[in-house]
Amino acid sequence: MLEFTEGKTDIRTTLFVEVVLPLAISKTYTYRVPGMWNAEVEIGKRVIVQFGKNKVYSAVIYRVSNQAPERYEAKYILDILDDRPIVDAAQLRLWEWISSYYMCTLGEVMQAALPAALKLASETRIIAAEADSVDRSTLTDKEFLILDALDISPELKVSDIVKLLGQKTVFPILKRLFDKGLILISEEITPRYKPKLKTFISLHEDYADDLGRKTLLDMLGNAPKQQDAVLAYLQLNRQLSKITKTDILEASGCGTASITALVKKGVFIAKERAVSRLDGEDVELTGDFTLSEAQRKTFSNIKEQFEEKDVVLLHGVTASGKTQVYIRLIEEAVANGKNVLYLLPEIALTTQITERLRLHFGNKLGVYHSRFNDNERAEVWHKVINNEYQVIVGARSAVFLPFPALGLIVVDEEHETSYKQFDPAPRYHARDTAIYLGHTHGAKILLGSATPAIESYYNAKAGKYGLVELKERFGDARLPEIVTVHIGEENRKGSMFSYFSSTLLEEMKNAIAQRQQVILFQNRRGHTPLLQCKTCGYIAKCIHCDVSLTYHKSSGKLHCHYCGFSEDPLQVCPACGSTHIESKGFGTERVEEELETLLPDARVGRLDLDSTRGKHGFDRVLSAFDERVYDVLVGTQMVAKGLDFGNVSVIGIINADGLINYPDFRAHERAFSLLAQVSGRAGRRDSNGKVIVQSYAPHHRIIQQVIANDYDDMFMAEVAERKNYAYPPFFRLFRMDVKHKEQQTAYDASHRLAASLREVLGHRVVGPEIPLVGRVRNHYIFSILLKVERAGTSVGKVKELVRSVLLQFEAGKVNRGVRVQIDVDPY
DNA sequence: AGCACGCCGACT
DNA sequence: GTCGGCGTGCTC
Repeated sequence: MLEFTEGKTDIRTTLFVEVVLPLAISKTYTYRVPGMWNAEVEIGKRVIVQFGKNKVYSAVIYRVSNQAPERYEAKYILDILDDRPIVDAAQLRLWEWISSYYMCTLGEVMQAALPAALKLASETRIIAAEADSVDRSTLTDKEFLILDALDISPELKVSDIVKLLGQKTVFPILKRLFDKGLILISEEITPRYKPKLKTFISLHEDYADDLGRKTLLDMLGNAPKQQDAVLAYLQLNRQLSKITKTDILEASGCGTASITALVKKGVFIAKERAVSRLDGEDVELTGDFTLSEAQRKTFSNIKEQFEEKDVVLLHGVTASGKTQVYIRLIEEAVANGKNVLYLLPEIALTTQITERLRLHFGNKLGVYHSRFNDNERAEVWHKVINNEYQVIVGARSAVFLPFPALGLIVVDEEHETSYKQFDPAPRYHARDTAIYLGHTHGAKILLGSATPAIESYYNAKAGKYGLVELKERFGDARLPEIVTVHIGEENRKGSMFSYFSSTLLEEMKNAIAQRQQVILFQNRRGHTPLLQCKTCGYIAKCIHCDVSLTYHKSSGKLHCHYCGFSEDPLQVCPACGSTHIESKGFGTERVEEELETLLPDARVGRLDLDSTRGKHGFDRVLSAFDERVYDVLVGTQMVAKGLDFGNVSVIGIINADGLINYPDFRAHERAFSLLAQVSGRAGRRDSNGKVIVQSYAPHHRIIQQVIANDYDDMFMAEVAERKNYAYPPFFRLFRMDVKHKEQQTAYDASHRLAASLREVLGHRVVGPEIPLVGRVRNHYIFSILLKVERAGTSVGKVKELVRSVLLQFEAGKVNRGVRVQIDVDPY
């Protein structure tokens, strides 16, 4: 940071600031500081600058100097937005690291790092806040004018306000309005994530005494089901202080309708309350718990390892109670006055972990998630700076928060691939970024997983990370029994009913008969993923992408899962006019449909991207399943993500082959972890469940390793393969996608690029190849893969070479219009 | 990423 | 003769 010597704060010296603009530009830009602000410019504060002819952005000060640029006349900064820096030096170092490691611009990192409310740009939309009776007389004319305009039209762009006020610098005014809570910075309006609600039932006080009860039961004489429900309630009331709707349904055997009717009659009083979905959710939650012997040992092991290593990997089987160990570690860090970052991969888990942590850390706990609305995120940001939150639970982007003093980072489910950002740059991995972040703070990093990433486990085995194993399940939870079914043989025997083997069907029937639940896993959404003409072989494909269209029964249309294109299903083959259209493959919708005929009495729910769209879709489906509205839940990998249902006794993997045979070097690892996770959903409480894995190759190594619950064996096999075929952790991968509208142009350009790369990197360059999906949104893609050995090479040098080749490539006239996208450590 | 400047086709 | 297509180059 710049030292403010006498000379520099002097109004007579001219200061210049280098700023980061929130754009994909690789340079920083220098602006001149008006003398009166010399004392106020500081690294990490936001300034308003004009960039180009008539664009204004909020940029972040990256450097301060008194050296005027030589080649051009610098423009003046228009304003300073902050009294205090909103990013500190450590964060800027993190930005630099990401930009250099993942080969993207600082501006792209800034885009990902700052919540939208902190990076006002001309396109940002402003909406009026629901302010309760504002005294508008305290406002300036211009503020008044803006609010007035917002009364008329609900949403204004910043550029509209520029026009409205007839002046370019409107950000300071907007910031004042924002600070006063009168306006909101709108992004997509995303709903708040709702906690799980459970319905609690109590009896109306009129019927509380013996007489009341008798009257009530007489009154319900012609409604035997309702009578049963009341009797069940009375029975339960003797043992439990709080009774849920589910309890009554279970004890009485009657349906939801009876209870609804009783509520309508005023007999029952229903109240919804938020409860935790973790562990035994009917148990009243308390902040206190004691660690089991195994957990205590794990806790002290981790601390021991932290003495020597900055990063420790906790390999703990599903349901071993890792969260409790984390909580103890977090408590300790907080007691030492440090901040803690708890990273989670998915929204699905956030609420549950948050509920759990909130019991312990109360209002010291902040939640940071991209599904949260942006004003909340900006608020969290400020509270972190002010150290009002000591513990932050968050997804990927939480690594960018301005922690004053991080002491511990927990990366839960560290193997999850959703930690890697793909779509817009920066294509960063939150786990790896967290490790760097931890180092800059001198913090400890704990990676936790039941099925660690091969890379992480390798690092632990190699002594780079500490390693702690927790192999005992918490409480008396037992591992489920896993059986395989050979689809091919069942077919020969004629005991396959659509996608279901008789084994799976029988188990499902038994479970449902015993009022237990079933989860079916099919990692494909939609109804039919491929429609092919039987006569000529024509396949229905997206007009923009090189992907077959999936038929969705819910919409009655064919959909492209890559670009969102949809059209009406074909009745007649457009190539040959034949009407013999064949369905190939099946998704969750189809499984659901087949169940209607095979098990007509079963109530079936579906959990996938399509059924969970909209406000609380995800929660709605889960709560319904939890409350036994469904007997069977059919889902994609969403059903695997750490959700605990106490009543699931059978899990069916409809087809394990697709998972295993996926053409990717991580496919086996991913299949193992998914299958292990799905299996972990069964038998977590009293009974040990059953998992039925259907496959054409049940003797496949991965399936056998899942059955044996042998992670180490899977690890050894994978490591051997990765070493053989030059993959991580032995080699670093860089994926370069060359894109163009014309296939030939993309092809030619990619070959030229590969040739230039080969000149400097030789055999490390693989390809170009047509990727799995060779065309997306009308752009043809050719992929070049760089495999760079870790031993004996400098990544910095390689990136340097790649950068210079790329620069040369982009300068070439023949390559005009060709886009190259780099993904470092692709997933 | 925007946006202006600049060189080739269908309109008043 | 112009209006406008989007190719390319710059923005402190």
